[in-house]
Amino acid sequence: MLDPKLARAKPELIEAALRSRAMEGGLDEFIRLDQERRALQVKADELKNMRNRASAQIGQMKKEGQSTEEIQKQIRKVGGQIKDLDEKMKQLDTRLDQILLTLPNIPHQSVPVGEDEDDNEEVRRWGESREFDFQPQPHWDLGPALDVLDFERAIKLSGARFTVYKGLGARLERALINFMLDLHVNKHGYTEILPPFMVSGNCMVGTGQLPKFGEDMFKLEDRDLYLVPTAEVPLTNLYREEILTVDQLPLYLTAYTACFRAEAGSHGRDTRGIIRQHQFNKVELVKLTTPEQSYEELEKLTQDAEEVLQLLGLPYRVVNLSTGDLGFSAAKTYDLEVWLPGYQDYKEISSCSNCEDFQARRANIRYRPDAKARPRYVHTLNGSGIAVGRTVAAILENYQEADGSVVIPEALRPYMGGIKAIPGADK
RNA sequence: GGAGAGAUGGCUGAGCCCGGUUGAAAGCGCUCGACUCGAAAUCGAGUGACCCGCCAAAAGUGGGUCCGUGGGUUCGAAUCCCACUCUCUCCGCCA
Repeated sequence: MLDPKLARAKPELIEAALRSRAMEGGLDEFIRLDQERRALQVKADELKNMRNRASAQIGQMKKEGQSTEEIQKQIRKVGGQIKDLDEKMKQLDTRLDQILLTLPNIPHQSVPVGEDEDDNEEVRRWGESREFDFQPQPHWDLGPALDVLDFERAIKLSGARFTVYKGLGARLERALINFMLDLHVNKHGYTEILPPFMVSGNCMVGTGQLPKFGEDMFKLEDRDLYLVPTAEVPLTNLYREEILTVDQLPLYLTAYTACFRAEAGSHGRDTRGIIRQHQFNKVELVKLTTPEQSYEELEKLTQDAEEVLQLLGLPYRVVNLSTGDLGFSAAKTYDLEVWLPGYQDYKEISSCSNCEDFQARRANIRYRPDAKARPRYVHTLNGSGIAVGRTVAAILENYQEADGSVVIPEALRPYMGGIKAIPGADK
């Protein structure tokens, strides 16, 4: 949520930001209604003050045994006026909230201005894409051939965009989760959390999924519960409605969760393989920081995610998303894109964002700079550390051999019971 | 699913029957000060959030709102009435 005071004071600044995100203005209404509301409040507050004083007086008079009929009759009328004003204000508040909750975050200055992903800016590359002396297979061919992914039977269970992992495939997925969590906990200092996979609508508003993107999520019937689309939601909302002390910051949190996405509007994209699923596994990184350190922390968080790919020996590049490609809640986002030989392209495998105070304002997460100071909003950051399913795809494709087998990256072997490779079908 | 109890400030917890300086006792915590070589203990003072107005602004100051949420009664509600949500205990069921 944007700062209403900023919207009031510098609407042109926000208008410009919205335009850069291909969102046409719409702040005029906000300014107008906001002004109207404040005028009403001034009036209502005056009347309430009048009533409060009269009530105190009545209390006093009754104590002294005086008659209060006269004054009560007068003040009764004021009560009616107050009620009308409060009613009008409430209507305006509803509309103002609605406007504010549907406006995206303002991009940071360092974000390239652009229309879409074509305007994203490559920041750096790591690793060499491997030269194959045979035709590398895409993972949707490799997986079934190795008998580690079963797409056809998954359809029987749940329909399209679901996968069954089998044998060493299931083991690989589980190994990756443990490998990533251990890295972030032991080396990077994150606290491991295992949160609920379903959360309330309030949480979804807090991190920005609602009210705008309800279509993208799975909701339980007759209940105010949603399947988490990412662990960012429960992790960030852990401290909802709290005032933290400054020595609690920065908070580093990591969690494995399954992630559930309806993928509304993505028909026909990545229909093959495990790249785009209704359910996938992810290890997520979340930080709560002071505004002063948040951008430094974004760099570190991104590196924490990168290290997963480095240790697994998977080539990738880091991309600074342009204003047109930025997510709703983010002020700045680095995408990590892994090289997929089957695709002959880089594919997003992690997305690391600084949301600044956008989510903190929605979720009301604050901290006290010191014991006497007023509370301020924290900055929230999140990043995939990293998407597990896509990592499996990347390993299968990057580590495939001519004989159809797939080598297990060195760093992962302790998590695979020492297994060095997934044997090919002919073995 | 059945029966009961509850939701109050950073925390614990009074107030609710009998509506009136109760933003809310008390304790803890926290901040500042005294004591001390220093610390602990002790003593003293202070200690909420949010909104709006004035002020260029921080400070300050004036007003308003807030005792789970939303309504109602009343001149006036933490306190009375209604609805909802959540939590806890016991029983049942269950990985």
